[in-house]
Amino acid sequence: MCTKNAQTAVFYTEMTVLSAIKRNKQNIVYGVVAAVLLSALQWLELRFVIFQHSFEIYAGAIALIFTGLGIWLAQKLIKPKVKTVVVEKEVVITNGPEFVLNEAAMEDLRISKRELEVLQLMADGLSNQEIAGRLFVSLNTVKTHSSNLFEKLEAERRTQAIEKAKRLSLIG
Amino acid sequence: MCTKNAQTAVFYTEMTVLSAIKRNKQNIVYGVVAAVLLSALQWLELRFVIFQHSFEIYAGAIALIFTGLGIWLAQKLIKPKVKTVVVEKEVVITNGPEFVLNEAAMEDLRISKRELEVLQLMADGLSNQEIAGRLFVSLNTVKTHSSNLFEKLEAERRTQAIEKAKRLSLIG
DNA sequence: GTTAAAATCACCCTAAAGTATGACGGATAA
DNA sequence: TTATCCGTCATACTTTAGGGTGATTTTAAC
Repeated sequence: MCTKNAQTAVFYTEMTVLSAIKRNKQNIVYGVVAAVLLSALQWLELRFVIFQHSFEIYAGAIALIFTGLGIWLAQKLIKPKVKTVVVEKEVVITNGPEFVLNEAAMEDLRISKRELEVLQLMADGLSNQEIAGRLFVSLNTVKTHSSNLFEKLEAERRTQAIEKAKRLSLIG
Repeated sequence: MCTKNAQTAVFYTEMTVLSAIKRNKQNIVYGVVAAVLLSALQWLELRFVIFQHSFEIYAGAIALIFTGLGIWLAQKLIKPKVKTVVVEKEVVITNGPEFVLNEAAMEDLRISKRELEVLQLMADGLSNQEIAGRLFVSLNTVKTHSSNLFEKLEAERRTQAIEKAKRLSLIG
């Protein structure tokens, strides 16, 4: 008697939920799972046993199960929230104090105009070959200039020359 | 009598749920909502009335309510999917006298601490061999670090890497 | 405890940088 | 005009830098 009514009530419950989500195919899965769970309860006569002990335990169990079901349902049905994170990629615009060439140091070290050009392009990260192309001269010429520069700046490497030149405000 | 037991059962139900999600602050809200709902049922003596009519209706109502609760809970708990949108933004970096490391760019380019050390020594004009000596590692290690740096900074030469790094305030 | 990233090192090879030396024409200043 | 510097280029050689690959170890996060 009660068993039959329980099935009816659960059916209505399912209908309510189904009508709310009927456009989603997950409702089939949901119904099956709910039916299986409650049928299992009945088949094991757990409901009857539990009822004799405590109606509230049964209610709590239902609450638990359906809370879990709801969570599971929601995860399946709800379109995932998309949190848009805007990552600002910095395109740096140098805004430092404007550069003034240290002509005193230039004359002091006897660095010529052409050498200074090479030095600046070096500091810009160009290779000797690229510098040669930029200045319309041969690679060997650039090498000569750079060698002279290293000697005048007392440097062994272009990086060292750049570092010293920046200190001396020969380049910006 | 039954009222008292009902409270106890619901309390245990809450405890179960709380222990499962206790690290989430939503449990407080959840508990409050559940308590209010069931208290409301009792206050209205709906439970007693419904029970006389049909136990199954009560069960169905609980199922419905807790399904909804579960759905609501899930919505609150689901961590949103993170969608990263890279937006290029021109940022003027004031090249003041005192140097401040651009940690944002560092993490952006995934440059490690060790790589930064190598980068700084490069900019100081040291050769790979000298850097190796300074950091107490082998020449090959320095080469590996520098190669990784060039890739991360999209540079082909150390001078170019230094130039870009200075722009990004990775080095002073 | 497994995965992931960082740090370390090695070997091989090519490309680029740097050294040394010499040469030549055009300025230019003593 | 002669000595000097500048800019150009060359040849030969050595050293350093850089690319590619793979390996081991440590550390950190999950």
